[in-house]
Amino acid sequence: MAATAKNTKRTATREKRRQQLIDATVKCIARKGMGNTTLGDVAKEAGLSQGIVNLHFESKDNLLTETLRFIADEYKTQFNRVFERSGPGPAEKLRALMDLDLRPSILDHRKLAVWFAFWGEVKSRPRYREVCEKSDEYYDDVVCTLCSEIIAEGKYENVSAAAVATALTSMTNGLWLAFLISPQRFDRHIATDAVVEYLRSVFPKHF
Amino acid sequence: MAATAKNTKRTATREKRRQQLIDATVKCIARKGMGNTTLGDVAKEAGLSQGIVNLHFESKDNLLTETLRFIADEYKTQFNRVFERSGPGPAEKLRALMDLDLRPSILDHRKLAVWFAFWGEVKSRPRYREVCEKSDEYYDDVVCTLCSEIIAEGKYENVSAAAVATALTSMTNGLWLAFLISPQRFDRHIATDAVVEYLRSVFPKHF
Amino acid sequence: MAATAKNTKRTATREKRRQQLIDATVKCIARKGMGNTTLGDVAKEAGLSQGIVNLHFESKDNLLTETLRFIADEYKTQFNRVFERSGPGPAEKLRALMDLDLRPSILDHRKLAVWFAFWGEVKSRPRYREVCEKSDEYYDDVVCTLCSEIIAEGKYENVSAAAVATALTSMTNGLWLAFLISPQRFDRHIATDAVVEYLRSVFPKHF
Amino acid sequence: MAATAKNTKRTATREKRRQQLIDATVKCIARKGMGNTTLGDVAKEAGLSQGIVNLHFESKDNLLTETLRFIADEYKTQFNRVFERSGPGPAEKLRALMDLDLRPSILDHRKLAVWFAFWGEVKSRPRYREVCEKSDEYYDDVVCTLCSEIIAEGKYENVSAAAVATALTSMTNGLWLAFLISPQRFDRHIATDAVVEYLRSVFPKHF
DNA sequence: AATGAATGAGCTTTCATTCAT
DNA sequence: TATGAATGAAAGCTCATTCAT
Repeated sequence: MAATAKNTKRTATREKRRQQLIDATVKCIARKGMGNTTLGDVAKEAGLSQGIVNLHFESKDNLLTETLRFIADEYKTQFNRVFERSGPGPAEKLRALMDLDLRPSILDHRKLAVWFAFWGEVKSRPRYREVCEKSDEYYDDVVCTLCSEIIAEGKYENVSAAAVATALTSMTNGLWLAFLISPQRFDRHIATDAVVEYLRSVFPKHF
Repeated sequence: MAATAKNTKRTATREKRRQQLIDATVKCIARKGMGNTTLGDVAKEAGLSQGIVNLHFESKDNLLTETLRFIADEYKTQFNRVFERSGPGPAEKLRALMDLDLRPSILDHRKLAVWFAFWGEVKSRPRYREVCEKSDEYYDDVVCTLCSEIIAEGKYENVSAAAVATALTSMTNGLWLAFLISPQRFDRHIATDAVVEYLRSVFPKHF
Repeated sequence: MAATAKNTKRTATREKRRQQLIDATVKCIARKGMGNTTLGDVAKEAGLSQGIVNLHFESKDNLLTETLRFIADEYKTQFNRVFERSGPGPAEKLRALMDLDLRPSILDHRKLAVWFAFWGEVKSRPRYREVCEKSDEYYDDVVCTLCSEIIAEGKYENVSAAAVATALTSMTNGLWLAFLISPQRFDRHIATDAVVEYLRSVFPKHF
Repeated sequence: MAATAKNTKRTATREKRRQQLIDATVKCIARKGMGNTTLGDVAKEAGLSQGIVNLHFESKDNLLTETLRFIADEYKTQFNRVFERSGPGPAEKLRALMDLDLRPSILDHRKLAVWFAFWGEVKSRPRYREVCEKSDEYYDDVVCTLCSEIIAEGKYENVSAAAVATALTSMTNGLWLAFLISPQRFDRHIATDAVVEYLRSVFPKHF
C-alpha cells in the first residue's frame, strides 16, 4: 500500500510536470508560432531548465504530438459535456454544439493559433494527421447522427444528413479561420447568425 | 535602345528566376512543411545553387512572404476570371464562385498544404496576416454583394447578406480543411451537396 | 562494540556497492566503448539509481580510474598466483606466465576491450598512464628476472634478458590486439606456437 | 576541358580541406584523446569555423572513420614503399619491414596515441574493426609470405611461417604499446634487439 | 547573375552532477 | 544510503546568410 501511494504520488508529479510543459508549449506556439518555438522557450515559459523537455518527453517531436493530443482531448471533453448536458432533443443538442464552437473559451485567438499551427503541418506530419483525423471523424459522426434524428423527426425531404453535417462542421472551422485572420473584423453575431440562419433554412420546423 | 532592350531582358530574366524560386518554394512547403523547408531545399528543387535565394529575395522571410502573395494572387486571378465569365445573374455567379473552391485545381492537396502552412503562422507573423486579411476582405465583399443582389431579386425576408456570405466563405474554407486532413474520406459530391443544399435553403427561388 | 560492528558492516556494504559498480562499468565499456558509456548506463547495468555513482565515487573520472585499478589488480592477482604455484624452475614459471596471457579467462574479448579502451586514453590521461606503467614495470621485472635465471642456468651467450623479456611481453600484448581485432581469424594454437617457438629458439636447452 | 580543369581544381580544394581537417583531428586525438575531442576543437585546430566538419564530413562519426582510414593508408604506403625498395632477398625485406615499425616516424607518440585511440573503440564500432582487420590481414599475409620464402631458402625444419609471422607482427604492436605507456623507459635499442634476437633465433642462417 | 564554400548563431539533445526526499 | 527529478553546461548538427570567385 505504501508502494502504491508512493507510486501514485510519483506518477501524479510526473503527470503534472508534463502538463505544465504542454501548457507552456501552447502559450509559446500561440505567441511565436510553431516554427519559432524552441525547447528553450518552452522551458523558460514553464520556469524550468533547458533539459527539462527532453527529460519528460524525450524529443521535441514528442512534445508537440502530445500537445496536439492535449488540445484535441480538451476540446473533446468540452464537446462531450455539452452534448450530454444539453437537450433534450437532437435539435437542442445540435444547436448547443454549434454554439460551443463560437463560445469565447473555444473561439480564443491563442487556442486557434495552436490549432492552425498543427493543421499547417498536417500534410507533412502523418502523426498529426492521424490525431486530427480521428477527432474530425468523431465530431462528424455525432453531428451526422443528430442531423439524421432531426430529419426523421421533421420528416424533411431531400435533405442529406451527411451534407448538412459536413456543411455545419466546415462552417465552424471556416469561422475559426476568419476569426484567426481578422479578429477585429470578425463579428460573433454575424457568425452565430450564419450558423443559425443555415439551421433555420434546412430545418425550418426545428429552428 | 540596345540598353533598354538588354535591361528589359534582364528584368524579365530576373522575374522568371523569382517565379522559378517561388514555384520551388510551393513544392517544398507542400512536401516537407514550412518548418522543414530550407533555402537549400528550395534551391535544389529549382536546380540552382545554394546562395540563389538570398540573391533574389534578400532573406528567407521575403521569399515566404512573396510566395504567399503569389498563391493569393493566383487565386484572385482565377476568382476574378470566374466572376467575369459566369453569369448573367448574381445567382449564377455565386454558384460558379462556390464551384471554383471545389474544383480540382483549387482543391489540390499541394496547394491546400501551402495555404494552411501560412495560416498556421498568421498569428505570429503580421505580414502574413495582412496579406490574408486583404484577400479575405475582397472575397467577402464580392460574395456579400452578390448575396445582396440575390436577396433583392428574390425579395427574401429575414436573410442577412453578411451572414450568408460569411457562412459560404467559411464553409468552403472548412471544406478545404476537411480535405487536407482526410483526403480519403472527403467526398467531393457531399461537399458540393453541402454548399448547394445551403444555397437552396436560403435562396429557394434561385437554386 | 555494536557501533564497531555496525561500522564494519557499513564499510563492507560500501565496498560491495563500489565493486558492483565497477563490475557494471566493465560490462558497459566492453559493450558500448568508453566514450559511449554514461553513468546512467552503469547505474542501470547495476540495477541501481541514477545518482549512485557520484554517491560512491564522487565523479565519473574517479569511477574510471578505480575501474582501471581493479582490472589491473585482478590481473596481477592471477599473475602472482601462477608465478607462485608453477615451477619449480624459472623456465616452467616463464612458460606458465606466457600461457596465462593466452588463457581464455584472460584472452576474453570483454576484458580486452576494457584494457584497450583504457590504453586508448593513456596518452591524454596521466592517471591512467601511471597505473599502466606501474603494472608493466612489475611484469617486465619478473619476466626479466626469470630470463636472467634461465640464461644463467643454460649459460646462453649473446642473449639479453632485457631483450627477451621485452620481446615476450610485447608479443602477448600484440596477440591480444590481434584477438581484439579479429577474434574469428585468431588461432589460439598459432598464438601459443608463436610464443613457444620463440622460447625454443632463444632457450633451446629449456624448451 | 575548361570543365575538367575547374572540376579538378574544385576537387583538389575539397580534398585539401578534408585532409586539413583530418590532420587537425589526428592532432586533437593525440592531445586530448578521442572522447574529449570535439568538432569545435578540430575546427579551431584547423583554423576554421564550427560548422566546417559537418560541411565536409556530414558527421563526427564520418570524420573519425575517415581519419582512421587515413592513418591506415598512410602506414600502408610506407609499408609498401619499404617492401619494394628493400631487398633483394626476403630476409632483407623482412628486416626492413621490422625496422619500419621502430622508426621514429612510425614510433611517434602522437601517431601511436591515435592508433590506440581507435583500437580502444574497435570492440564497439564495427566500422573501425573492419578497417583495422583489413589492414592487419594484409600485413600478416606479406610477412607470412616472406617467412615462407625464408624457410624455404634456409630449409628450416619445424618452423611454422604463420607462427613466426604472428610472433613478429604481434611483437611490434606490443612494442608500440610499451612505448605509448612509458616512452621514458622505452629503449629503442632493446626493442630492436628484441626483434633481431628473435629473427636470429628462428632464422639463424639468415640473420 | 550565379556559384558554392565558409561562417557562426542557434537549435536539439545528452549527460555529469546536484539535491530534496 | 539511496533515489530519481532537476539542472545547466556542452556537445553535435543545421542552416540562413555572406562572400570570393
